[in-house]
Amino acid sequence: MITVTLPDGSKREYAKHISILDVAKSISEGLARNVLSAKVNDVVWDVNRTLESDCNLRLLTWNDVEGKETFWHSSAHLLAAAIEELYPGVKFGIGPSIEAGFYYDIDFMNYTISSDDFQKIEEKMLELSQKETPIIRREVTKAEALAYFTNKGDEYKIELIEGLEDGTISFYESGKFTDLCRGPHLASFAPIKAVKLLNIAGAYWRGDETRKQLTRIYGIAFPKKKELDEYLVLLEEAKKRDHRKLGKELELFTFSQKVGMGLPIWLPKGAALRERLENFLKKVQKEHGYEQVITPHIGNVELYKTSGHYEKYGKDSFRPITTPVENEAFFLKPMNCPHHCEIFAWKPRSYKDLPVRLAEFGTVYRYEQSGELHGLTRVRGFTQDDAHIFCTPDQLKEEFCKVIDIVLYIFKTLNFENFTAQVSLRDPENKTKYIGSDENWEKAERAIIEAAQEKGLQTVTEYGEAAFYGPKLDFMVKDALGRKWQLGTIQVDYNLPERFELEYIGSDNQKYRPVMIHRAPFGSMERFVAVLIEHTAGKFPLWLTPEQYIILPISEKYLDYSKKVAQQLNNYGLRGSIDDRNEKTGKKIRDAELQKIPYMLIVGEKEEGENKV
RNA sequence: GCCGAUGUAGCUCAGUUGGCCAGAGCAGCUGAUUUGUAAUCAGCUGGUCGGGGGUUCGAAUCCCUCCAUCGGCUCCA
Repeated sequence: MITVTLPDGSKREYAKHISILDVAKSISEGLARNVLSAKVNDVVWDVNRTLESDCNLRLLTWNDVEGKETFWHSSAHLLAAAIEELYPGVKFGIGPSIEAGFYYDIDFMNYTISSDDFQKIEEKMLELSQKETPIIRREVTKAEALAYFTNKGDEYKIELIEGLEDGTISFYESGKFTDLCRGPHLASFAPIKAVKLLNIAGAYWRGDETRKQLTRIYGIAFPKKKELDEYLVLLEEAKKRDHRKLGKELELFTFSQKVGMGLPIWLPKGAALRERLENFLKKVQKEHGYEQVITPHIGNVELYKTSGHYEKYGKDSFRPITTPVENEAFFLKPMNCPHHCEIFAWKPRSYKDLPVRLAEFGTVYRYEQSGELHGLTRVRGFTQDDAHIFCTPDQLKEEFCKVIDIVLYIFKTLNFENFTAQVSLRDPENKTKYIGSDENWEKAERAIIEAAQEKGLQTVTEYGEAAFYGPKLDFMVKDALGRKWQLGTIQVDYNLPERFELEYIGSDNQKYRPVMIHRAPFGSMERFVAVLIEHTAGKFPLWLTPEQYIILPISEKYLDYSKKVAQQLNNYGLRGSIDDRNEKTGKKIRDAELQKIPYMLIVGEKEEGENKV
């Protein structure tokens, strides 16, 4: 007998070799119908697996994140099984579950495939699931696994197997389709009752740009048709919040092919919104002891050679601007830090002057690959709400914490609740991508982790996400369609002060090297506004919205009175306009509503008589 | 940059298997109406069908190429 402990602490006795599904049945038939997988001592297992010793058991259903993962992972196999039947001979890469749904990377060989084929594939998937094809786990030896896929001619699976340890390899068989897979999976395809393939894309094998590009098919699946329909409605709703759509409708920004791709053009209303945000941050920063500076839009190539940016990005940048005089080359400013370093170096600094906090809304230009451009979130010209803090090593943690305070204050003011604080560290596998000594990196990483802890931030750690000169604390938010973007960022940097030979004089009259903090609470004005648009669906808070009110005269007779009202409101510093068109009130209201103007002031005979709105 | 899809008026979209001067709604202009809480009526203007090349008696429609946009991948100082 073995003892199974359930999440509520209750213990049940079972004969050895009992399957998890049978345990579920012993609890209730309903649970057995809904169970998708189970957590056995914190590892997710298939429900067909048997229990061999005492354990903690949590049965997972559609309501558990891990249950959904199992469901979607099996959905990916179902997709592969359907595709193998429809397109014999294709080769499979990997097919995991993702946050919402699943994908499978497939080498379609000589077949051409497009979203027109989705319906056919979906139908085949449902056909297979209706057959209730069981999914069977089988542990295999490495030799056996290699033999199977060598025979099948799938070099991708072979490569995967070669990287695996013998004795840890398992196959999952479902009907005619057998896949190399760690699992876990559903007991059969039967619960997958509604599927929708969403899009198709190229994806490099193993994420490596130099390798073959496979075809990735994304999909979503649900246990009930109704849930799929609801999800699709949700997707449609999310698309309505897309900042590119709202930016156009609300006349905030635009792009022009003639100006150039990825170069945003701020229209009057967008510029007004952005200016309010800038003023808001300037005020906060002033209270925190920052000083505004202004630096030029181009910089001598030597500046970036000193900073190390030239070596790292010189080849992947806009080409340098050259002068008629030989040997003079300038870059469009891709970042503000080197300029600010030169401001620090401009005069001798005493420890008494530190921290020096230099802030600038600095417009920078970066060459982004054409396929990467995306609305306002990924552009080639943008304005950072940048600042650099130069401080003593002793001041570092406190300064870092103060920056966290600013970021959190901004997020709170604008009701950004769903953000993730991400500690972005070096890729331990590939240290050559970074500059600076291990010692300094460790100091910087420690400072970030400690400061985040001190502020009680829940953080996730991502390796390989650091900047090339130092680790970062990044504040990530999602857009309407669930794509993650980095907004605020705070970075500790020991490298630039060294490269620029920055110094201050300590109390002992000796020279010391300051530590530098890079920080941008918004990240960039462009990206922040994009996320703000999607977050608010264009209904900005009153203090930010470009147009706070609109006066709607009932007819042209009341235009003079409207102007009087507008004059008064303008005297109070309120922003708005008069809808002086020769239209009916209903029409004017509708248009103001569509423009998401918070206050409509209607004036007619009655109002004019009473001096009201 | 790579894979795939898309590109028709300022905007949103029709345009059957190639075939009469390429259509609609909204926006804009003109006129009528002087309007009371989500679209007043009428008329008019507006497009080298993304650019270029080709096939054809004939191309928005078929082919090639370039550009841009969209969905991903890679990248993101």
